[in-house]
Amino acid sequence: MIQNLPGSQNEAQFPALTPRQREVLRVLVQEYVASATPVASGTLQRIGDLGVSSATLRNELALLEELGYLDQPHTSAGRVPSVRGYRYFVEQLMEQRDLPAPERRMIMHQFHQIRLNLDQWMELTAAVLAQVSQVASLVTPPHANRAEFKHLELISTHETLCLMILVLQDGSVHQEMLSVTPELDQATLSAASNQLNALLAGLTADEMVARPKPELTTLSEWKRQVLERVVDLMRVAEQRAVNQIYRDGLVNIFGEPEFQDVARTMQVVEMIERQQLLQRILQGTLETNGVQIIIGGEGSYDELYDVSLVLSPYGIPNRASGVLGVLGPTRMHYGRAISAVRYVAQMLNSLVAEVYG
Amino acid sequence: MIQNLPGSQNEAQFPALTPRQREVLRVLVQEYVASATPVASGTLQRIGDLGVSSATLRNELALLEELGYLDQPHTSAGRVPSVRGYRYFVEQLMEQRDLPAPERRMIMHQFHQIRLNLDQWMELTAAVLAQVSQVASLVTPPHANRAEFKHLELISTHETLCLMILVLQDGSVHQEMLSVTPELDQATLSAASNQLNALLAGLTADEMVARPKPELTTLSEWKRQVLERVVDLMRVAEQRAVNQIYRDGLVNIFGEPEFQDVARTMQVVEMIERQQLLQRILQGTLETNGVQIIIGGEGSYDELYDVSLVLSPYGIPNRASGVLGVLGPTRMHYGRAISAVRYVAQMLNSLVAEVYG
DNA sequence: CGTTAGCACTCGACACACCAGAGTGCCAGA
DNA sequence: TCTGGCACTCTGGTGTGTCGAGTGCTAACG
Repeated sequence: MIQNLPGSQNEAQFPALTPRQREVLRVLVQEYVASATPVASGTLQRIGDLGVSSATLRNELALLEELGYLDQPHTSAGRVPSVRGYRYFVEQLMEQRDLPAPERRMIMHQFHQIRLNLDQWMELTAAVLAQVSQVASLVTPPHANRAEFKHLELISTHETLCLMILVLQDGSVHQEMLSVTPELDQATLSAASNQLNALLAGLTADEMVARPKPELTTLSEWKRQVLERVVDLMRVAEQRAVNQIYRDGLVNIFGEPEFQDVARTMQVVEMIERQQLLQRILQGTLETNGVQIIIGGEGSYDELYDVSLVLSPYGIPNRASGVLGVLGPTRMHYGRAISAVRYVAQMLNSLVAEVYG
Repeated sequence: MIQNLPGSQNEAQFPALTPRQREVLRVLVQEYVASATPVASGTLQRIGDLGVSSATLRNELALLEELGYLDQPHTSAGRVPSVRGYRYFVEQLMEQRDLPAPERRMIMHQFHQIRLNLDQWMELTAAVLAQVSQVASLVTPPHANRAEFKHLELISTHETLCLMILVLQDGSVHQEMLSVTPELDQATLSAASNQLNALLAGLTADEMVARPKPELTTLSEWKRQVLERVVDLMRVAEQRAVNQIYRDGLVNIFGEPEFQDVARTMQVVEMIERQQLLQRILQGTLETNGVQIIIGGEGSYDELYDVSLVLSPYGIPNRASGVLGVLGPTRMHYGRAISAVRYVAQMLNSLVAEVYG
């Protein structure tokens, strides 16, 4: 289903192809990606520089189709790559290039111009990825899969309400209003947060509950409530590795010919709005390393039959890691997408390393 | 361009229509909204209960077209409302109903079930609006147009980096990393934030800069840097009344027949992604009161020729106010949209009043 | 004078046929 | 093993005819 790049270990799953067959497949995929129309034997002969006639190519094409690498929309049309064909292309035929230097410079430049603000990082990342890959982009903020307490702040706002701000070890900030009775002034609240900060420093939610320090068991009623909310928030933070997803460049893919059909467009919009599927996929990527490619759902995800994903985790595993990637039509420029994703992931790796040490 | 509701003061702009003409227009708009196909004189006679023949209706339709209330897609088709027709309908013909009680209860219930968490409020609001109005929804968080300092927190994260959390009077939380040299420990940072909290309480950015308290002028170098960032962040917060926009229900409108044409769909996606136009419009709504309706761009906004907006501000003007509303095709169920927007705005009004006093 | 029946006219939607062209599969021969 | 040739297939575009929905106009009517 999900394959690693490059040099996949399981080449065995593909029957051996002759060099010429490989070349035919390579040229065909490239041409189809560029032209978006089924590739005919004649076209292939013209552009492919294969030194054989179109008749020979027809034989090869028929064979490749039989092996499942190609599909034929109808009898008298050219061939298009099947999911399996794309897979083979991506794993064995594609030349992996780095992003061109000017683009690298441009990205670097943009990242060094902005403030150290997570929100802006994420937006910039999504924007850059969308621009360079020319498809739609997805980015999730860094996240630690063990939520450790760092800092709590209680700020009186109005009557019995106060704003609770919770900062975790991974730098994530969580906020929530809560109502404390009786009405307490800021000094009392500050004293309480100082007290809790001292008691909770570095703890996980489980530790707070399972073996609470003696001081925690003798807290006053309202402080106990605060503690309970802290535990809740931390649990939520732990569970949902991927909650927010930053996006950009949806227009890029809706311009492509395969999305002329509105039904497909809607499918993508719905998937992106509902998020659940996307969250599951991104969560999966978090636990791998290197660039991952999911082509046309590849059996596991019917909902994204028409689209492919190129994803990569970034950051420091378990401490502060997120996922970034792009989403485009199956007929997508994988080379460009992979280079872009890989480079931007590296970029964020070093940024995260700088910030989280 | 943008008109208030209800009982607009400028009825003069519409030439007088006979009661029957008004009724014809009313029925026609309703029918077109429901059926999405041009309405013929025969259909009108059948459903309209107007007591006249289709021939008479044809005469009336011709007249209404001449007056600019209707358009005719082609010679032998029925009539569709023009922008002007919708405007008249919305201002003078539509019966304004409250949301049905079950829906009101459902909304109320949902709002009382969630935590006091701004993010969740906004998401819920968007979801509810989309569900009830059956079109796409837009919501912006509450915002004060005078940013007053409330609380600052500096949290050491790693080496020379620290996380600055700034809370403003309107409850908004802003965060940013900053690098302070030399490396400072948490105690020093806490002392500094206490000091600044005392000095800056209740001030605006302008006040901090224009007539700084004497203590502010003698701050150490790194504290001065912190102060500078505070001022910056507050300026940004003041200027950008609408930065984040919560959305939901895009699929609702892409299902409509007018969006079978992908070009239109793309236009909407692009507008929503680029945000600038949307921000300008929502910002405008912030300065009005009551529900506002923008139909088919109405001259001012070419980009949204095919869509209408129903918007309302909510909250406490200048103190904590935002905008919510829906976006749908011009052929939209305005009655439902307006009821939904008005009710949800009321809902948020009371929530905001509860929290901000 | 407003209303209506009748009727001719217009135009889009749909079905159908037709053709050109692109592309294939297969076979026989090099 | 490759290739030229050829028959076959299928799509897409275009032209034609027909149907029906809907209009505008006119003349008649209460």
